[in-house]
Amino acid sequence: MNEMKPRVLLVEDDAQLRAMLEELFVGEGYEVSSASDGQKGLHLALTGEFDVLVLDRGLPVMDGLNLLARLRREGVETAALILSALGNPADRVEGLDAGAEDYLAKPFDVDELLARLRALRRRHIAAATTLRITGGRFDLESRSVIRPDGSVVVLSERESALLEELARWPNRVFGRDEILEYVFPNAEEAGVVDTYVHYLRRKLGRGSVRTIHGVGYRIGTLA
Amino acid sequence: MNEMKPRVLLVEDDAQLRAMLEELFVGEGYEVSSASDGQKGLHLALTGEFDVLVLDRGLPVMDGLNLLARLRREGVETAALILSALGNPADRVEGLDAGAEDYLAKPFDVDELLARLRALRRRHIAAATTLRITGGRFDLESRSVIRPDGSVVVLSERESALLEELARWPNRVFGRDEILEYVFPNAEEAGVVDTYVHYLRRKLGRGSVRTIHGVGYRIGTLA
DNA sequence: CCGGCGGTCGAGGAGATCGTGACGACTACT
DNA sequence: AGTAGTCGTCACGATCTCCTCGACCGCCGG
Repeated sequence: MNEMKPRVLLVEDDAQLRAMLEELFVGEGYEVSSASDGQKGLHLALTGEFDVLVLDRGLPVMDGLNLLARLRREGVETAALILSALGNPADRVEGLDAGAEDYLAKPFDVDELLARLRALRRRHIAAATTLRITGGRFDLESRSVIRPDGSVVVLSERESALLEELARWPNRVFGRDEILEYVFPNAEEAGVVDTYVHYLRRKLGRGSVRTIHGVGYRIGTLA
Repeated sequence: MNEMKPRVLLVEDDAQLRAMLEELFVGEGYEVSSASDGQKGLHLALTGEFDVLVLDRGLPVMDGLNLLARLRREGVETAALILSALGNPADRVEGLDAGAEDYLAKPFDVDELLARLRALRRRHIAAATTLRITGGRFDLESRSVIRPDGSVVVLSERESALLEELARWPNRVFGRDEILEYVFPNAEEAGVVDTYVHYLRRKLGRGSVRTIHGVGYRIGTLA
């Protein structure tokens, strides 16, 4: 059996709780790395590859929210769950705003924690029906982009397919061949890709799709 | 174009639906194998090589979840999508826990199914190569440097090649001849190196590349 | 203070790549 | 059929990249 174990990074300052969670995760088949403060956690998160992060909110040196915000700014997109003694709605929003995918208040039920971790590991894989893109949301069902100001742009089928392709992996660069294969399976010339990028830009603004000269196209998540 | 068609394994007991999906997949350019029950599906999945699996949840002999769990235990890591009449959250979690990458409730939109299959296939190919440099990350694939503040700088092909050369061995000093040989094989004058160092400094900041007078250039790891 | 040797920087041209509008074919709905 | 919307091809102009060249600048030893 050479299957890869899911890797979790645990950052928790309470030694007792940390040991308990490590044991719990290992028992569930995770490969666990752990750190006792934000600084060490940051270093581990930047140097290693993890499937999911479990961060305590209150940490020495650098708290969990700060740590997560730093990671997100560095482009780390690993799903993260925040553990916190603070559980009211405002605190939750703060956590999610910092870039967390889930937020669990202490004391928590270990089974619930494990269930949420499983869900997290899958969530970014399961296809969403609405994607976040630069300057709005993209609703696949209605093939329309809703801008912050409320205006709506409806895309044609191919336009939508192209945007979906790009939006499912923000910041990833797609080569023309790659796009051609998935979005324009019936096209003969790669020129279609340029044309449809042009259509998207006309409808969504010049900055919506960025060109990487000699490589391909990509879209970002940030404005 | 002699490219290999993507192969999909379809396990569905409803003959009518199976025929419809087969036709749909073939129309999208997939090579389709199909089975009508879990037993046959398991055999096919174990003996063949597929890019993606589409499994009905309710199957005769061995249901889709069971089938998938068996496959995962056998070390088969092919991306799988579960089709099911059951669509509530608990059912979804069950499906994802069984090792599915995605879960779609019947009745489903065929375009959505196709889109999710494309997304699944791609996820399998992902590989981000990124180097850590002074003041940011350098993503080889997109040839772009992401700074801590979130700003992105896109490099040209040669700029990227030069930065990669320097970044692969941080703190090592590279002579012009050395750089010329590896980065500018077509150049005739050594002056190109200086020019491109200049380009890099203009895009990444004056401190990004340091000069060792009379010897060459280097970059560091720390800010 | 002053040559001289790198090193820095900008200009520019050839060639590659990309943007864009126009056009014909196809489809769907009337 | 008729119309509108969409799809895919194409060609030319705009832009970017790569590399050369030459002028300027700054760090050195006299």
